[in-house]
Amino acid sequence: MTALSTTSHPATSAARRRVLDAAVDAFAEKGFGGTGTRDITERAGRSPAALYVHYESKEALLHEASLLGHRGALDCLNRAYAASDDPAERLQVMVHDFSQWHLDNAKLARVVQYELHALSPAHRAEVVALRRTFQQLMVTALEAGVSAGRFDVPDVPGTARALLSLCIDLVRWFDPAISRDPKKVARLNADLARRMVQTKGAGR
Amino acid sequence: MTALSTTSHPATSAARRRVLDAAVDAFAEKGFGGTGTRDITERAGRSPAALYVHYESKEALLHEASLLGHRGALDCLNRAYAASDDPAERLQVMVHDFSQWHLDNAKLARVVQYELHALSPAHRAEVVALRRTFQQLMVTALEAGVSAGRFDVPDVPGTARALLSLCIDLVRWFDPAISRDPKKVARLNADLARRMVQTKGAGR
DNA sequence: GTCTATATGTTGATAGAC
DNA sequence: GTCTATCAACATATAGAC
Repeated sequence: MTALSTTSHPATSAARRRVLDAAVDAFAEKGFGGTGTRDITERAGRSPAALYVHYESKEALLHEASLLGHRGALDCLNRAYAASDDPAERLQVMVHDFSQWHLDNAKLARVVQYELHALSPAHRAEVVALRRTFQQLMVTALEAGVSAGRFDVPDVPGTARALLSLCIDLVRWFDPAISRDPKKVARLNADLARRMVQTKGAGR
Repeated sequence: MTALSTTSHPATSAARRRVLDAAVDAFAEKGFGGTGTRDITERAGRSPAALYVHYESKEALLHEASLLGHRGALDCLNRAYAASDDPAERLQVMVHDFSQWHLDNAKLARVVQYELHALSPAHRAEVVALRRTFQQLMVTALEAGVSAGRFDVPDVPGTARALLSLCIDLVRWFDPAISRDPKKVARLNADLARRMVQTKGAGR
């Protein structure tokens, strides 16, 4: 399985994608600073110079991976948000699908989350801005439930942060080669989300 | 504030501590692979050779930091576990204090959590073994509540994992220089933990 | 677009004076 | 226990042939 299989860019050449894919694997395994450009090109089955045919620098690889990862996760969360008008149902789907996305893209998500420091200041600012939209979307979803009298959430921004934490932190420990039940994990997170907002009158 | 101020080792020399402290700061900021030995010794106000007077290698610094961090966090969780016999009260204290520890030691905890891959196989195995005890302690705390009929927790290991996630993931985004209300965050996590186990008959 | 060969700086770690 | 000086290996990135 390639690291980016579910989030590929159609307009990208196969060789370019292959280098990016190799870079994400290497960064996830050894960190950005611990990965040499030779690690990347060897994994991609190319010479050391091949990297610079497709990318300006090692940092450019991390930049593209970061954009790809954040956009993929954001698309997922947006689709889940639109899946239902019912606040309780919607929150369940959001937490479930966002968890599932992180389980399915654990390597990419790990790089994106833990190697932010290695981006140039401009690229980092770009990614940080993207990140705020996750929090905003979750806040909106919680506020809808509170307004409708369906959720009891005293601290909306804090609870939004906690719900995102629950999903994102999966990539810290989850290993698809070892762990056997990703679907169960996503279901559990959705169930815990329901409890955290104490949905009134919903199915117990 | 030094990165290890709350978890220092009394038998350690001041110079040695100063190097370790500098290393944790640098690792937290730039990653293990992105940090040079000169970054560390410059932060410590020493020459490049000073590192090797006190440590065998750069990896030895990460190893010591990892042990220090895990032991500090485990001590915290153990103390919280022993703080009460009441399952609900105990869980609240555990999540609150464990959250607080991670907020107080965000840099050290980040290094310990995110740079595991840079440890030698033997050192990594040592740390992984230490990690299991956190999960075990949380499982025990949940089982006590379930047995007493105070908690409704269908998936005990999964919920234990989620509770630890909620605390540990704080270090991914928390920045003491920016964020203003660590105490509120710890209180919120404890409150969310209470909701997640749906304590019956406790103060709503 | 791929390669081999290489330029140039930096890396982790050591030697040996004080 | 600290320093200055240094080594050999490695890093990122480029030149130029095919």
